Amino acid sequence: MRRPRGTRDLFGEELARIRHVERVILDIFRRYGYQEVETPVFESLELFTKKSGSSIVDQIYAFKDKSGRELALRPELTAPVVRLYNEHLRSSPKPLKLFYLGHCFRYERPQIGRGRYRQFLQAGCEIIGSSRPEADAEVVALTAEIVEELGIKKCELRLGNVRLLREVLKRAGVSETEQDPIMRAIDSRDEIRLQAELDRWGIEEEDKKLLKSLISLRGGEKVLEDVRELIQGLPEATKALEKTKSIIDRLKWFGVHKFSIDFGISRGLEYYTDFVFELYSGGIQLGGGGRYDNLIELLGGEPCPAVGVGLGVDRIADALERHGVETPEDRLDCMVLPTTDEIIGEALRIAGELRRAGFSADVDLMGRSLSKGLSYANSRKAKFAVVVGPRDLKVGKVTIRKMKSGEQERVDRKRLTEFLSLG
RNA sequence: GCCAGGGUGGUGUAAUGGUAACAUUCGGGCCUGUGGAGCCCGCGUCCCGGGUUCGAAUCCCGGCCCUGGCCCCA
Repeated sequence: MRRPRGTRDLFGEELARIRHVERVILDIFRRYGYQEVETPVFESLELFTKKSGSSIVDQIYAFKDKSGRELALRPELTAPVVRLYNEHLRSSPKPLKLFYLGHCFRYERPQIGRGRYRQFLQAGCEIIGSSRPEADAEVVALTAEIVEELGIKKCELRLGNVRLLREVLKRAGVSETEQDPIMRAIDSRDEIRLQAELDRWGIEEEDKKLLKSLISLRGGEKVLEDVRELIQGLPEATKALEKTKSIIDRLKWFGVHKFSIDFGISRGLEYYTDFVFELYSGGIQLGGGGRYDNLIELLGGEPCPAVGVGLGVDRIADALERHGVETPEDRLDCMVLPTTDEIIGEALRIAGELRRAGFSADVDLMGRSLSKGLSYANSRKAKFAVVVGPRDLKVGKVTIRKMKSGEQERVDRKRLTEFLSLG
């Protein structure tokens, strides 16, 4: 028996790294005042098709249950959280700030080297009810704080706004849904593919040029001035640009100064309406988010603005490894080693005392000789070995050996935990 | 899902039609209260299913899985 394609077994350092990333992310969400929510791993298939269209069904683990209900393993968590909001929290004081951590599933070709798995762990947060730029800025600031606290240096934050491109396409006579293939072509950064899409919809030369200029303008804040001139004739796009500017102002007040602006970000088929952003490291996307002011209504709620971010925990952990960032390791405090079989009872009692005192302690369960036992303690990376034998016990003592240095000391059996507490 | 290249003990590799090998890990011994070494012993392997052949880990076909690219995305 083997595990299914695109899944993985986690253990050792890799799992420790993932747990570390989880702890940092969840801690930052709490520090920013978010509250945790949890939704089921499977939902109605409809929840996801409503958001992204039926074409994504072949990228979803979809199935019928025994009574014929169309269900799906969640491919992402924004839609489920919005559903939860609509079902239980619609009358909570706004803004409602929620965070989540959970596994998601996508039926795609796995590419481990790029951190793409069929089961992956996603963490994220949503601010529901605020349309103000502070809210957009907050989710970006918190994302930046996460990578900073984790110690990932080579990270890139890209900010954009899909409204600009969509307004240009609207003027060119392309309807909202027809815009999706073009937006995806833009997202792919493939000029030939984009050209083909633009030709297919018969876009005027002037608009084509405008689109291509918007996409090619990337970089620092001065891009905003260039863009302003390009979109002069489009009042809605100009409004979106002004809003993007005020988000950036607030982002700087949050203390984030390292970012680039890129109006070519389109975030695939997601239902983003305005501001969007992405987090990259070494060409791999670690996370992304943006504003989705229509989704809550689309899923059956009262119209309500919202903004959020999703983060790929596995990918962030992989990035941590690539950057050689050390993560704290969980070491065993004590290995208790009886010198003879007759003394096992006492060894077990000592281990119990250590555990009740809060230390991690293990007793050799293989009947090893002391020599092998110490070797085992070493391979288990124990900080201390506690040698328990009749010679010491006769005078009420045990021997504590510091594994790293080999120093040892005979201490009062009764004062063992006290001794270890002092390091 | 599509295209290309791969799959040998837990891990890393060798043998390329004729008895599956080496290193490491793991367990034991040398070693009856002091480790990481050494020597010795032991456990453990040809992805699965068909076909060709006297004989297949090896050649052929199909599947599964892995790696890279496409699509798509966290």
